[in-house]
Amino acid sequence: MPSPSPFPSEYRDAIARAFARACAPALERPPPVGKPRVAGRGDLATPAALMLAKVTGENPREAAKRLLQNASLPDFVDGAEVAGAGFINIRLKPEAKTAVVGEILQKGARYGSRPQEGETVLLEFVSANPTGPLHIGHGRAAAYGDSLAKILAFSGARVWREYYLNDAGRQIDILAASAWLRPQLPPGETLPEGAYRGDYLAEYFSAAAAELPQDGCRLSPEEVAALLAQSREAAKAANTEDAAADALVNAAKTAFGEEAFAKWSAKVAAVMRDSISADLRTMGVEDFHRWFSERDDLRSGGKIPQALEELAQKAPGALYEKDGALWFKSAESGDDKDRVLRRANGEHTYFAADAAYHRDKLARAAPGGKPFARLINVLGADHHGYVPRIAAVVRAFGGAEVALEIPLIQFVALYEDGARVKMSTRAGKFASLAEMIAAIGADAARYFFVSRRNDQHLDVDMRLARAKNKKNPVYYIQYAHARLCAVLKRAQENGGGNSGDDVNSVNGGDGGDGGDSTARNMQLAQEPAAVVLCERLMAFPDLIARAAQNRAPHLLAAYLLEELAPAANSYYEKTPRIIREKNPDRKRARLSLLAAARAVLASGLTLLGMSAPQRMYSDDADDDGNNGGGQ
RNA sequence: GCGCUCGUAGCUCAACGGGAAAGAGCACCGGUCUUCUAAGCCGGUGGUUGCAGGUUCGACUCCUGCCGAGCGCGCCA
Repeated sequence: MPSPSPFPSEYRDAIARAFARACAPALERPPPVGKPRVAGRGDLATPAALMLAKVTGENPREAAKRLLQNASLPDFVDGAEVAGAGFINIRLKPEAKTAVVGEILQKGARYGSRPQEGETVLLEFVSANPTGPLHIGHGRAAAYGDSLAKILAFSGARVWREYYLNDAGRQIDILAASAWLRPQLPPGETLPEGAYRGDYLAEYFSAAAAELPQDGCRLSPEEVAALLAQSREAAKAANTEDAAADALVNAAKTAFGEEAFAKWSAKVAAVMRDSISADLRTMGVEDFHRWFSERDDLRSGGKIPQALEELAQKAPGALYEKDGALWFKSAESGDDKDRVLRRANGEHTYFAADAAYHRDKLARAAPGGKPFARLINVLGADHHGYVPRIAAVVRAFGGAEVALEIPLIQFVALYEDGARVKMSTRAGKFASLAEMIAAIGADAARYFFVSRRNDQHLDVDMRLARAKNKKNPVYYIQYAHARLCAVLKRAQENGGGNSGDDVNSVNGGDGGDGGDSTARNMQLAQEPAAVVLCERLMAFPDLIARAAQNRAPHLLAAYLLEELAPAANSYYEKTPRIIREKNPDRKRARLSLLAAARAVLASGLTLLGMSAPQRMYSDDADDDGNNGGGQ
């Protein structure tokens, strides 16, 4: 009895199993089955014989020949040959490849996905301090984290998305004092170095500041002048900008009263948080399951001292006192040096708060009841020095069985006409994420942010990002999707009679036997370009698995740009007048292929957080003007 | 100085626990619309994987040294 033919996405496993049986019991795990490196040498390839030869010590080519004789390969295999040092190349029957169309139409948006039965993951990303607008580096982290979350979930993980908000502490107090004082400055005057001085202060906090009571919270011009002078003197005396900021904070606390200032400080942090959230929404980043607040979730419950106590308990010897401060022995775990948790003045450090935060992560129940199996913290590459101490503290809390990963996001540089766009946080001038999105659009920002490996520097060509031609990857991919939509839409409109039914069934996704009958029909659409397109569609599930496994959304970006979109465009170009095709079965087969390609393009774009437009243009003809175009 | 990340075509980048003759896109050259989106498609030119060793049947991939780049090295956050 021939077993039912598997879906094309299961071919690799079926072949791997066949070779594993033929190798048994020599190999510990099934041999990998992948794409041949060299084009034109078959559809799939495996180094099974090389692996076997390593164990048995025989000649790899001999082993390969023996394997081919012993292995009973599945029905969909057309043939297999030994090549090179002992690789086995496998050819598939064309109809086995075009069968992927039926699988895609049956599974719809689920094609390439796995059921939500995988491990639980707490994915923390962005976590920018709420002291100013997001800049482009945060944007890259957001795009990476959001796409990674989608890809992991698509491949079966249960992902919890979280933002750690440092909405309390000295920096927030400085921001609160700055936001309070700024509207009271005489014209031409600025806040001292060390305070927050960006123009966004006026923009973000004027509404909040207007609600402050007039008395007490307002200084006279003389008082303002005196405070500024005092602050600058303090900085000079102590030889650090920090002193200037502290002077402002103290003045604010006096003017407000401790309690009222704490409220104001919380208000300022909340305003910044809302602004960050809005920026992220603009870029299509899904909201976080939780904004973990240092103020509300750690400090107010006394969680930080609790964490230090538990640390002392669980990892005796890992804490010690020196010079009046409390230290954590991270140097023993690969850190450069030991780190201070509680300063001599009694205040805890940022690291202590982070330790408490990770203690909370470890103690929490993931969806399903058990603790999270994996913690992923997406960090800016400038924080790489922070990795060892976090890993050490997670281990000290007993999180040894929890996998901690910290992907680093390298810097982004913007280029406009070949010139680097200046970005300086120093002077309060930002290359802000909002500005970038306004300039090139959310889709382009999302694409470019994940177009390179996260740990590589990224250059974004702003002019290219705006271009409306195939040089712009964003445009090119979306264009492929839009033109397929146009054809399918036209087919539906022109259809009438039975061809209308064809299109409906094509567009309908899974219904009844959809897959099987489509698969049979596909025999009528096996032109080379169609087969190539089907090969690319078949690669999608493996690609997603690899992107998830390697935490590498860029692989999906590259797949869409270099494999799927070109194949879809190419098939479209080489198969003219699909709508007028006389043979209804052939027409239906071709439209099915277009619908399958459209579905996978849409899936890919969605996983990258990009839109999949139905149409790209109508009447606006512009060419990014090379001659004349004003300005 | 120490640590982390990295060095691949003229440019921007890929290469799945080591696997065949290292792949794309851009740039450059040449074709292609009485046809559903030509804002597209088809064809062509390009390499000592920074340098020198080592491990291996096999190295862009692992190890060592050197050269070069970025980032980090507070009782800051």
